Formats: sequence, structure tokens, C-alpha cells
Amino acid sequence: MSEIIENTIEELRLDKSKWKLTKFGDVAIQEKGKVDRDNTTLTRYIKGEHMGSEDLHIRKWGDLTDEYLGPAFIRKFEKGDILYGSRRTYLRKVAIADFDGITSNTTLVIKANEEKIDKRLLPFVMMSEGFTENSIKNSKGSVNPYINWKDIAKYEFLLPPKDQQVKLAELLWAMDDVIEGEKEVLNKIEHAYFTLVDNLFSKKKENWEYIRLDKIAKINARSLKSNTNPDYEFRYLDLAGIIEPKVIGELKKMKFSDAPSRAKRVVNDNSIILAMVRPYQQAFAYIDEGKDIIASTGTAVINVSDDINSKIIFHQFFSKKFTRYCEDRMTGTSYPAITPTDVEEFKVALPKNKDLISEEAEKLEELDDSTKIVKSKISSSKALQKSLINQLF
DNA sequence: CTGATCTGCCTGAGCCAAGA
DNA sequence: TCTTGGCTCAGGCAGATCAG
Repeated sequence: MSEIIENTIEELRLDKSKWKLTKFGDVAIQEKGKVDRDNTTLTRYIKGEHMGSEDLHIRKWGDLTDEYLGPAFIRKFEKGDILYGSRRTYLRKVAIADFDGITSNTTLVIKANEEKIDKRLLPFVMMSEGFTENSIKNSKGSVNPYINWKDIAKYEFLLPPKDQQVKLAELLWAMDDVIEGEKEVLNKIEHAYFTLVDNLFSKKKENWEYIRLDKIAKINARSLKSNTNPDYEFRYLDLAGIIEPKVIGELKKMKFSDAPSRAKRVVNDNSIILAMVRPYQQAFAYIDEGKDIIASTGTAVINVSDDINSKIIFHQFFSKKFTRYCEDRMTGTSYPAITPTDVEEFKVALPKNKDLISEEAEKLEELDDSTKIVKSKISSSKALQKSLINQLF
């Protein structure tokens, strides 16, 4: 696919001289239609939170009968309209409605002026860096920056001639199709993964044994002592370091003398790290190479004994059984957390047949790897689409 | 002294109200 | 009615404090 795009960009570059500097207000129309909520057949509404950043698709909505809805929700939108979140425009909330409904006064409802622009192309103009930059730069208000229509309408960009608009819109939507397809694949794989995890670990099974974790693993075995060399330099793994389940971000390098007091737990190779705070968020990660990583005391560092494939332990923490276990035990209202003791006492499931351990662990790893691959495909497809958008507008 | 828990600060985001 | 701006709530974090 990337080849097609390269070629298209090449082709367009030659022609860009024919593109016309155009004001956004000339190709887009702000819809201000209102809804009488007591007297309407419309049932769905869209709040800011229903729109995702950099996601053209509406995936969530509310139902009028659901719950109380603030009086600001009076704006009518129709299928095909573009919704634009006018508050905090750096969030890049641009979405296309695929049904008629109601939204609030702070969500702009926009229609394409189809005499000037192909309606399928307009949303991508709004996704561009230039458009977003304009919105951010012209936003008013300190607590809640927002953009006014007149400042959006002033925004100028290069508009291709109609025949090219059609081609570009087709290309961009084809890329969108690819991304949506990949997302669907991801959903399926993740579903398969969690189904397997729960089948293996959440149900009692014959020929499996249930063993306290501390019988087969060391938990928080090593801590940095206060007499540690102040110049000792390490990478610090705190809760912010686990950006999503199983994913470690860039870790800050620091010296012991500058480190926060909670930088204590020594991480080894093949360590399982569990964030004990808000365990339902599953900020759990597997560290292959743990040399010179120090974790915060908000985590449990688990090292499974060598004769057991530690991956089969790691994946159990993503089971419903473990989530429920945590929910039963965690304490604190604003800062719910489990303790190292809870981790020690958790009973892990292991097949009595040792061969089965590696076999199941491998299946889990395979699904996990596929997830990673599809995720990276999605992010590179998105990056490609984004870079095309920014080369165009 | 070490680890667990509390408290308060900061930020993000939605909602609402006053002013033009 | 539109524009502008602040209030409020919740999440997240980290230093302070507490308890064994």
C-alpha cells in the first residue's frame, strides 16, 4: 500500500501548483439547527467524551432516555455532518456522524460546501497539523481553551481541483479502511487471548494445582539499602513508566542521590512487575533485561523460580480471577491498592504436567506477539495516513 | 528503618453562568 | 444569542506522615 501512496504523492506534487489557497469558511458551513428536546424523534446524543482524539469514527453515544442531559444539548446534527470539539482543540476531536442526533453548543456541527469541496475530503483537512495549529493558536480562555467559528473560518489552506479531490478522498478513505480492518483483527486476537487466559486460569480445573505465589517465586526480594553509593545510576520504573498493560515507556535515568525515596526495588532479568495501586488498570509488565532498573515501592517485583516458565505466571495476572482477587482485597478510596502480602498469597494455577506448562505458555505468548504485531501495524498505518494528510494540507 | 497509607497539588475535561 | 471564562469533579502522582 505504501507504494501506491508514494506514487500518488509524487503525482500530486507536480500538480500542486494548480491548488488554490482557500479559506476554510468557503468550503465548510456551520450548522446551527436546534432541537426542541421535548418534541423530537431524535434519540441519540453525542458528548465530547464520545469522540476520540484523531478518530473520525463515532463509536459511542448516549441515549436521550438514558439519563439527565444538560440544557446545553440543543444542537442538531445529521448523518454525514462533521462534529468538531471546540474546547481543547489540541485533542483533535473530529468525527463524522453516522446517524442524526443532538450535541452540545460546544461541539461545532459542520457541513461541506459541496460546490467547492468533496464532502469526503473535508474531515481530513480538519485532521491536518495546520488546521489544528490554527485552532490552538487562536483559542481563547485559560482554564478551558476554546475556538470560535470565525477564527476557524479564517484558516487558509491549499485546495486541490475537484478531480484530484475525488482521488485523494478515495485514497484517504481506503487507508482508513485498512486501519479499521486491522483494528478488527486486533479485537479478535485480544478476545482470543483473554478467552484463553480465563479458560486456563479463572476456572478450577482437574490435573492442575493451585499454589501460593510465594511458594514458587520471590517477591520484592532485593531492595536498595540506604548506604547505596549515591552515584549509582539506574533507570527508574515508577507507575508512569508502565504506559499501558505490558508496555514500558522510556525510563528516566537517575542517580541514587537524586532518586525519590520510593525508588527501592531491584529488578532482575525475567522479572514480572505489578503496579499494586489501582490493580484493575493492569499496569503489569514483563522485563526481560532488568539490569540497573529500580522500581518504585508501589510495585511488586516477582521472580519466578527457574524451573517454571515464568510467562505462564505473568499471563495469569490478566485473568478475571486475579482482577476479582484484587478488587476483594484492595483498600483505600482514592488510592485503592493491594499489598505485597496479597501478591504473595495469590494462588497461581499450574498444570501438574510440566510439559503442559510450556505448551500453554507458548500459546499465550503467540497471541501476545500477534497483538503486538497488529498494534504496530495499526500505528504505522495511522502514521502513514497522518503524514499523507500533512503533506497535502 | 522500611514499607504502607494519607493528603494535597496539578491537570484534564465537562458543565454552567455572566457579560456583550 | 453568542462569547467568554470559571467552577467542579475525578484521576493521577509524590511528598509527608504513620505504623510495625
